[in-house]
Amino acid sequence: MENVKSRREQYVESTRAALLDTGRRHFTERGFADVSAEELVRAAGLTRGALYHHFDGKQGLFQAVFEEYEDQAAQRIAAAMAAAGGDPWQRAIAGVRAFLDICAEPGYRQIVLLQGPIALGWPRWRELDQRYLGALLEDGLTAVLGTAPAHPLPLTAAAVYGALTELALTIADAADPAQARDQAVQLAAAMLKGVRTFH
Amino acid sequence: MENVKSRREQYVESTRAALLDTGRRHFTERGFADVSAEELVRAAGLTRGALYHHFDGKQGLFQAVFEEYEDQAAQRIAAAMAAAGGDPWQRAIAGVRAFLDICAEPGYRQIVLLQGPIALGWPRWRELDQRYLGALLEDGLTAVLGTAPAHPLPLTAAAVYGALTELALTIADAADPAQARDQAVQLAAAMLKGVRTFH
DNA sequence: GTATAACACATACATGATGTATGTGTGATC
DNA sequence: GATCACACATACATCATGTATGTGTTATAC
Repeated sequence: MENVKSRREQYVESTRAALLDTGRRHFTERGFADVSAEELVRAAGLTRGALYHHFDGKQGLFQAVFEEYEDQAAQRIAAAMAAAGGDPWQRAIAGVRAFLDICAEPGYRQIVLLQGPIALGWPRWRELDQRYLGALLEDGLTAVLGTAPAHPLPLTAAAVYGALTELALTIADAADPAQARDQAVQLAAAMLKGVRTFH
Repeated sequence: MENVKSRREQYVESTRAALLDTGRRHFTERGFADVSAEELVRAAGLTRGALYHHFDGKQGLFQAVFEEYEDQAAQRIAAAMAAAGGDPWQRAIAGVRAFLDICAEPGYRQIVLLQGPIALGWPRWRELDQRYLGALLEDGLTAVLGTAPAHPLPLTAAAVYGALTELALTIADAADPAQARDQAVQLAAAMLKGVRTFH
């Protein structure tokens, strides 16, 4: 396989990486709205020309950073579920735990949960989030609730997702986040059992 | 009681109302970011001077509109719960139903749920939302779950709130919103029963 | 009744962010 | 070695916001 890159390709890759890196840092630390495209590219040693060339502006760069996080999150959650063994319930719990842990990390929390809807607008945020995590969630739910659930799957997925993200945000503000995380896992499990049990 | 207003007070009230009205309409129809302060005040027959004088800018006006909706919502939910009688469970169901109905209305949906976090920033949005609806939710939950719940109340409140808002947004996109609303109420009830039942 | 003070709102200007159109130099291709 | 293409820089036009200041009308004091 030809893995050698021309000098030019190396340059391109380097500036792309520089933009992504400084974008990630600045957006995380100060938020999408409070960092101007100009100071961002200056921190990267570039100009806005490069930014528009590669990402079509500040929002495009943000979306690229956003998708990096979402992609990683999806992979990590899938890995955690796979590592939990064959029992669907264990897998679901593992997935919830992994998701809550990821949400507690400053990068994901800031970029995806807090800044995401603001920077991308709510519809696009929802579309992307659904693309990266939606399948994971629905698969886990069907595994736990069966193929003929008492409540419609799309509604259940929405409710569970909303509960989990709000839990994640609350946990981050808790006095003892680790303990709160465990309590949240228990709570989520109780909710899921309720959905499975009651009609 | 002296209810007579001086001519000047009438003028002030009228311009305030004009700003609130056109703000509500424009923000609802086109979103906070896509309407400039200038065209907003022109539509109201005023200038940005008036806007800054009364609301300290576009964001201040938005917040005022936002709080109108939240205040009304809180009152309507409280009324629906009161009308449901003395049984805590019935009251909770009535509250959920009222909340989902309100979320389905274009004004509340657009201003509070969709534009709110974007326009106000997430922390302030959460603070205000908590102020108007938080007490209502926690009261209903304690009534249903008892004073010694199996799961921490703040976490439960967060999870339920997240589930309900996501449900509300999903319902609005459903093919048959009325049916989806009823299904969502059932789903929320099942979740609450799960929280009450399982540990 | 007139002078004066206060306030509601308008006007004017300074600043900064964004999008676009165009220029330019360097590396690739023949 | 000439030319082409592309990655990126530069320059400019536009627009939104915040602020500082002006002005007219209303209320108040005498």
